[in-house]
Parts: sequence; C-alpha cells; structure tokens
Amino acid sequence: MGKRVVWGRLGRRRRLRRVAREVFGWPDLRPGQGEAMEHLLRGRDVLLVMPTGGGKSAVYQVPAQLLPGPTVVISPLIALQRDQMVALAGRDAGGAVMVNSAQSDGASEDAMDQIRAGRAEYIFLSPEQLAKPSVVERLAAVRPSLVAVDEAHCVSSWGHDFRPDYQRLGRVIERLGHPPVIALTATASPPVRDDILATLGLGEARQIVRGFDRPNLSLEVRRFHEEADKRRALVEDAAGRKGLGLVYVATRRDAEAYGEELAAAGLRAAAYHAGMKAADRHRVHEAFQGDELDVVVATSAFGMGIDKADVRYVLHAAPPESPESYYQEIGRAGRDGEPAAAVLFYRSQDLGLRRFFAAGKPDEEKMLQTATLLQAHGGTVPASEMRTTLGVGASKLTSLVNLLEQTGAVETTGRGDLRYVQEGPPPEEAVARATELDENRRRVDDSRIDMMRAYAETTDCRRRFLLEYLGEPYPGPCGHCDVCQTGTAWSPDHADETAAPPDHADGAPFPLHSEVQHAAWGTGTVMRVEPDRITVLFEEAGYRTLSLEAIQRDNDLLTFHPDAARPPARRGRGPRIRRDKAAAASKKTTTGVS
DNA sequence: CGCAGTTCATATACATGAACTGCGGTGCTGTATT
Repeated sequence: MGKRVVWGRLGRRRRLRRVAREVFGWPDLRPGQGEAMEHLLRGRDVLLVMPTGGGKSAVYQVPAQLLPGPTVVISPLIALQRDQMVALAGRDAGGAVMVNSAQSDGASEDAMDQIRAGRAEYIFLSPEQLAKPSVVERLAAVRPSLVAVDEAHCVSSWGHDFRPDYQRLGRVIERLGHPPVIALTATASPPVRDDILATLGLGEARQIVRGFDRPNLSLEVRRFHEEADKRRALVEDAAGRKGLGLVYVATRRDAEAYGEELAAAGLRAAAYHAGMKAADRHRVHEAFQGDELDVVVATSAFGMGIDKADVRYVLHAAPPESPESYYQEIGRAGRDGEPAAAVLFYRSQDLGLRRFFAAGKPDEEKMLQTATLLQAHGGTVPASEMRTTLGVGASKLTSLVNLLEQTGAVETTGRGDLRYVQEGPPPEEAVARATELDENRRRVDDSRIDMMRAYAETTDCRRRFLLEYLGEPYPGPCGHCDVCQTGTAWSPDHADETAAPPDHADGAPFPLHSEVQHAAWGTGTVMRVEPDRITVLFEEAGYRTLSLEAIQRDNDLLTFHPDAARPPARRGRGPRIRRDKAAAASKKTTTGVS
C-alpha cells in the first residue's frame, strides 16, 4: 500500500513485466496486454477486445498489483467468479474474495471485511450485488484503484431487460470514484463497443482490439427448406466428423432431441441448457472438459467460461440473433490453431424465433403506474415499496426505472430510492418517450437479425463478412469458406470491372466506415461495401442495405455526413448507437442535405 | 415469427382445411419448502 504511481513509460512496462513474471509466472506480455496495462496505470479507461484464451484477465490482474487500492471485478456468472478466484488463489497475489448469493451472508460479510482490512486485493461481484447501495457504499469507502468489467458485451446485450442492473453500472463506477476502468470482452462490433462505453460512462476510453481473425476456422452455410432435411443433414454431418464438437440449437427441447439423435448415431452426446438441474449441467461440463464426450448439444447457456482448445467443429442447427453472437459461438472451435469447422445449418424460417425473442416490449401500463405514483408522491420512495405496490419483481422494476430515467422523468437517489424529477416530463409523455427509445433499440436488434440472414445468404466471402461486421477491414477473400471455394466470392482485384461513378474516383462512392446521412434514416456508418450495394449502420434504424443504383439515381438519398471527416474514421472506431434523449430528439431533424 | 397440436365447421358418417392456442433463451436474487 501507499505506492506512488509516478513512473515513466519504460518504468511502467518494466514493472508490469516483472509482476507478470514473478507473481503470475508469465514470461512476457502478449501484444495488446502491455499497452492496456500501461493505460490503466496511467489512470485511463480501457476497452479491451481480445479472444478467450488471449490473456484478458491478466490485463487487470497485473496492474492491480501495482495500484494502491483493491480491484473490483464485475462478472456476470458466479461460476466465472469462482474460476477466477481459484486461479488467483494459486498465486501470491494478495488474495481474492467474492460476494454473491451462492454463498452465505456471513461469507460475503467476511469478504467485505477482508477487503476493508487490506487482506484481499480482488473482489468479485455480480452487477446485481452492485445494485445494493450498501454494497457500493462499503466498496467506495475502501477506495478501489481499479474496476474490471468482465464479459462486457453483456452490458449491451443483457442490459435492457434480462439483467437490467448492467445498465446501471455507469452510476456504480461514478460512485466508486471512477478509478481506472477496464471493460473486457471477446466479441463486440463497433456499435456494441460504443454502447458499452456509453453505458459505462467511459467516454475517453482507449479501445484495444486484438486477434479477431481465426484463419484455421473454415466457414460454411448449408441451406434447407424443410426442417426434417436440415435435421437429418446435421446429424449425419456430426456423426461423420472426428474429434470434439459443439452443436448450438435454439430451444431446450431441440437440445434434448438432437442430443438423443446424435447418441443414436453413435456419438457420446449430451444436452446442455438452463432448464437442466445444476448438478447435471455441472456433470456435462466436466465430461466435456475431461474428453468423455464427442459432442455437446446446447442452447446459448453453454458458452461463457468455456475454454477448451481442441473443439474441432461448431454446428448451428439454427442461427443466433446476430453475427457477433455467431462469431462468439464458432470462436469456441479450434483455439489450438488446428483446423476446425463452423457450419450453419440454415433455414430462413428459423430466424422467426429470433424475431420473437427480440420483440419483447416493456410493460407500458406498469411504467405509467410507476411514473404516476412517483409524481403523486412527490418525495423519495424506496424501490422495495414500489415493487410491492406494483406487484413486480426487482428486475422488472429496474428495467422500467432505467427507461424512465432515460427520459429524464425519474431519478434514483444515492440510497437507491426513487424520485420524480421536478422539471421532468409528465408521466404520459415520459412513457411515450421511453416507448420510443425502446422501439429504437428493437429496430436495431431486428436489423442485427437481418445481418445474420445476410451472412447466411451472402454470395461474398464469409470471413470478410464477419470481420467487417466486427469492424475489422479484411481485403480477402479468404479462400477458406464455402463461398470462396466455389469461386463466387467477389474479389477486390476485379472490383474495377464494376465501374464506379466518375465523380467518385476511389472506387466505391462511400468507402468502408465513412460517415453518411440518409434522407429518411438519419446518420450512419458504412459497414460493408459490395460491388452493387453498401450496408450502413444507422444510429436509429440499424443495419440497412442500399443498392448503389438507387443511391446514384437520387443524389440526395445518401450523402457524406457534414460533420465527419471524409475518409473514414480510424480502425477500431465505429458508429454509435445513442440511447439517450438526444437520439430520440434528433430523429426528425435528420434529412439529407449536403 | 413459425410450428405443433387442438378445436371447429362443414356436411354427411369420414375427412379436410381453417381457425385458434400455446410455446419458445440467457442468470442473478431472495424466499419458501423439504
């Protein structure tokens, strides 16, 4: 304790290396790691996008040793918290504790005491724990010197409804005095990265993105009309493969059904989904890790925390809800660098289930009740009281309050009580605005599903499609996906055969990542360029594909954004999806003029 | 949104299609029950 943090750059790097070596036994820092650690030591925030197994945890564990106060690690799964604790327990790293509902209150109290007494360096918590003002207060009192948000994509994808406490982490960080924050994730497209930064309040964060391409993964999509044909083909395919595999399905019932079929086909197969008993899930996980299975058939429940190097194939019986989920799931194959296969068994109808999942709307009636009650009350109301009055659970109330807060109608006090904002909009208006914000989000979610369809149906190199979606320019074609191998992928070498309009000398009228403005859809960023069309991610309308012909026909339809520099933003930066008042307000003022 | 399973109407004694219904993912937490 009491170390002074005034080292020069070389001193910092040397110290980090020494800690990595002496405390953790890592001979050297990998690309990206050192840079991220230095930023943290310098007091800056970092968003680190790095594949699983790439050494993300090290990036907070090492600087934590050199910073004076404890390190708060926010992690979505108790199982992950445990894994990390076990890993740290084996080091002379100052001790690690956790606070969650899986242990007794006494144990959690004990954990807090250890942190307070300086006998533990790392404390692991779920976002739900940080929803309790008392927990945050006690943490703030020990002056944490570093906050790590693990699996930070959850902030974006689980934030609205499923685990709404994620949405509130920005406030938590503020209340902890905003020490250096590192957000860690293995997959995030540029808009998701920006969503993470906006939600966590990390405007100035340095983004460090490493190791996206996985050249040893072969990519393939097989299309079907009939469910039965798809099913048969998948089982046959898996039965014919060697080595360990994963099959992702959309429903629990399918997990069981495919599991049985694969077992009947002679594979050692097991199903895995959240409806199973904890003990059974655990058993499957162990068997998977211990090479006692050939294939695990799972819903999206099987994922985070899985790091097995020799998975040889990942088959999808149904598309997930976005290319980034897809990339995350297939990224579990071939971590050892040996060849591995990712095959999507695709029927366009299967996207219907994803649309259904994305369609959930907030409960307007309860939201209006919340707003009206709070306004009538005039003072502060404890959240617990509001829950019983409305008859809703904690997470539902949190999601309603989150929305109302975004409209400026409701605020949460430092003690976690709710209050109507004096100058805020009237309840009806607040609810109307909140609904609009939520619709905006759903439009974007829906367009991600459209992009999943686009991936499945593309006639271009699939790797290029995925990498560009993730914000990594990829000249390609890769030669290692089904489209490339049939020789139909569009190659930039032949791009000049598709004549560009004379007034745009650079080949494509709107280059990749340029900021544009559309007459009806407002501002956006070009995320994909093909010979005859471009795909733009609009802040409010989501991903939209526009034909170049239409753009050329109507000169005012799409223009460069007046405020943006013409050649595109630098690598790693991307468009933002604003989810604040400004986004809703600016909606009608954006018409194409240049 | 799409699918499977049911009910219903029709119109004639068995079957067919239309209409309706229910279902579908991810995990924390705190509380009630063995």
